[in-house]
Amino acid sequence: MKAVTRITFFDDNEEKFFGEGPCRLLHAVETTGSLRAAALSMNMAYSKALRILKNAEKALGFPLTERVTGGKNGGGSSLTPEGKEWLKRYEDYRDACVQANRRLYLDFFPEQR
Amino acid sequence: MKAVTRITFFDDNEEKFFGEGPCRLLHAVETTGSLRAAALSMNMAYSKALRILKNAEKALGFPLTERVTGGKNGGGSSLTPEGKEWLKRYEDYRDACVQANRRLYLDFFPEQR
DNA sequence: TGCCGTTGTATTTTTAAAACTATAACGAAA
DNA sequence: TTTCGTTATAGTTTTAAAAATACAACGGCA
Repeated sequence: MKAVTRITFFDDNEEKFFGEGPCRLLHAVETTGSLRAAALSMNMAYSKALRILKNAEKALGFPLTERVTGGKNGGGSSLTPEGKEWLKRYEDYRDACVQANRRLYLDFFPEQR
Repeated sequence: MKAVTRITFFDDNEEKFFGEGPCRLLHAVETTGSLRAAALSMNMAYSKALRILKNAEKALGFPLTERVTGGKNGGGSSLTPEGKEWLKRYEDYRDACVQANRRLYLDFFPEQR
């Protein structure tokens, strides 16, 4: 038995716009340089990946990725500086929460090892 | 914008067995005295409510509810002492996590009011 | 100009979860 | 022994999310 903490960000319309899925997607974009390749690498439909990004960027008010279409290799996607910053902040906060909750778990459920 | 913390309990097979849904269901059983009425009150199918309870009870290894069938008023359901104890512990832990994460939020996102 | 692999958009199809339906079993009490 | 409203189970239907598909647009480059 174990307790799992999930952190989700909601916009002002109570719609969720960021969590583990978008986080992993951004990392995949960072390593592949392409939104399509990123989606493929996590077995996600491209249309879903694009929707996730548009949704998050709209809620945040700034672009997480720069997506260029056409050109040398057909184009590609990369993280904007604000995107990298947001991603780091999200992960730092999430990690802090997970760690804090793990400590609390030991307090409330001491018998579970 | 706001960050929401969700706590979910998983069994040894990585299957989730307890969270906010089951928690609310137990409260509804407590107040209605019937699993059917509890499910109705939260617009949940009875079959789903029963599945949730069976699933959780199997993972925990003890009954959360005593469900009696037949009898004076057709029967009914109530929380077992262990059920009440588990419910309280879950809620105390969840509340502690939420509170801790709210504090952390102020640290990591100070500009968001 | 034609080619390439991407982004972007729209639509259809698939899938899994949820909801619904029907029915049996139960047991106290009248 | 009949009635009642519940628990319990199985099967069907509905629904919404996810996935898949198709195709246009883009813009360096040979």
